Amino acid sequence: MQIEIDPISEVPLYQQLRDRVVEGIAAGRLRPGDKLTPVRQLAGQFGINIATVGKGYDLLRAEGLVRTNRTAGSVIARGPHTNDGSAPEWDAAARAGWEARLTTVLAEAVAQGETDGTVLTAAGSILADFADRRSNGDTGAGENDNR
Amino acid sequence: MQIEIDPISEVPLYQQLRDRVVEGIAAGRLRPGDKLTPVRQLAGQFGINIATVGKGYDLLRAEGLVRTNRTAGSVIARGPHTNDGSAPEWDAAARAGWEARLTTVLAEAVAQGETDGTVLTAAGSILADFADRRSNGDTGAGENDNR
Amino acid sequence: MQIEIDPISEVPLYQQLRDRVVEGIAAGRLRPGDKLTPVRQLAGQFGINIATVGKGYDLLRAEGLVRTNRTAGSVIARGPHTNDGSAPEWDAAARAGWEARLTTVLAEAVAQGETDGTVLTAAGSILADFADRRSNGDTGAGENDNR
Amino acid sequence: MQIEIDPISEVPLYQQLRDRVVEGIAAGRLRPGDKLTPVRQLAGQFGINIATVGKGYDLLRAEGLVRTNRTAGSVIARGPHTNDGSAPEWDAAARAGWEARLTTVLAEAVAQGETDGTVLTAAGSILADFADRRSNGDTGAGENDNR
DNA sequence: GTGGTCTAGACCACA
DNA sequence: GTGGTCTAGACCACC
Repeated sequence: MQIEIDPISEVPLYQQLRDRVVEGIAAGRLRPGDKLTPVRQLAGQFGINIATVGKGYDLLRAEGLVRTNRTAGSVIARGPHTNDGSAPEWDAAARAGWEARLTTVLAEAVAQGETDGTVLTAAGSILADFADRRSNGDTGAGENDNR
Repeated sequence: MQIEIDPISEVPLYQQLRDRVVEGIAAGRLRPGDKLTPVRQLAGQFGINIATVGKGYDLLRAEGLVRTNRTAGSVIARGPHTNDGSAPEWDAAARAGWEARLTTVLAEAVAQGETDGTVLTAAGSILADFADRRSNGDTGAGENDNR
Repeated sequence: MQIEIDPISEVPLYQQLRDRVVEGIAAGRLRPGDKLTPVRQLAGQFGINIATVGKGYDLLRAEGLVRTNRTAGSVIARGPHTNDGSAPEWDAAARAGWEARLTTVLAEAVAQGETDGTVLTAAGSILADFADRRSNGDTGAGENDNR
Repeated sequence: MQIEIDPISEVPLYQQLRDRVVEGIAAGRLRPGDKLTPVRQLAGQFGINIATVGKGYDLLRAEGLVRTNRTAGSVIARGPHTNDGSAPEWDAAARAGWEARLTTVLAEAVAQGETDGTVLTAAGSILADFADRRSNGDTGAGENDNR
């Protein structure tokens, strides 16, 4: 999965896991239908507890990004806009929470003296980076680099 | 100060307080030199402990946004870019952390199916809103609330 | 940890704690990756409150010298220059504050009539002492004191 | 006196006052026998309380740097080494306290990754700066700039 | 078992 | 009157 986790970070492990998966989806490395690494395997890979991985997957499930099927395991349920006419599916409450979070993050930079232009450019280039990787079919994995 | 705090939220009270102040600075409701509400008063206002408020102010101080003096209380020390040629003063590490946080937030929306345009527009309008309120000299509502 | 704290001193307990840890890092007694004594244990050891120890650790965290994780505890994150090409990471503002503090300390000795040579020698021998202890792999005294 | 005081700094006003005088002595702007500005005048000049100024002078007196004479006011009692064979007069305890303070300051820089050379150079240039100003007879004041 | 959060309440330093 | 310091003690999150 190409995921990196920092065991010392103050960010909880399960949260880091969730964040990396979300970013993976945005960058197209994980596409709708893709199967997530089974909890046991992932836990072993990172040397963390199964419950911790499970909690990360729980978060993703609660956000509707992942669907768990008893037989097929966990699969990605949503993904970047695909021009197929589909509209975003998250509910208003989730959207509002997201906007509040975005507001806080943007405010931090503005309060520190960054210009609106600089901030907007930063956001734009992050989005462009996601888009690039999506269109390049970047699978992230590839060369047996899963260690 | 017109700040609202949600005692139920899982976000720590002192963190919420810090977030609201940061947003206040970005929106120009709190300008460099302005005095923050005294810890005791704010604690009474929210029905929370003085130490909790103090910890929120601690954070702001660590970020360089606020300066505190036993007698004069806490005052805003930094603010939005003012076209005076001053450059942002936060250091590279803080900047990098901010960008990582922004990346995660943007990824959430993209993963949920929002288009890049929609996301960028959302960011743009938040920034524009800050700018508007700054230029309108928006004091937050009411004028006598600094006592 | 072999740390001593003076409960009578007008220097805040948490500040003393922070100072001793910083000195420990400089002298190589605490190396990047080393685990700090858990807050509760240290509090018991000194007969002070957990929150006080926590505040000391907060300071170190804010300076980037320590990283904290709920499960792993607090670990040293930075250390003396290691000739590995790494540059100091503290920001300009922190550096400037440090230099102002150094200026005041040096001025005290000069004003008291110490010669420049004497003062510089004092500084040099302190630094040499740090270096010696680092290269000697001085663990602080005893080997089993990390429990 | 050319002294600048920051009313918002977390450093107590009386401490700032004391620090600036100590630095003034080190830089030769204030020489043994020079008269310090009377407390009332200085208090008025800075818009601070007389007692605060008094407390700053108390500190200097306790350090033996200033002697107060009921008729002549406060005068500088000590100064930089003058090659007259006089030895530093501060007692061992004060000297030890100073060295402990210096140790902490130096440790901060080393812990942050500065090399011994860089730190020693910083100290050297500060001392050289003091010496320069002393030999240049820099009085600091001069052009009616006492406002 | 680790650290984080929060409370209630006391005392002190600064000005 | 302002904020800083410290205590005692409780509860929670993470793993």
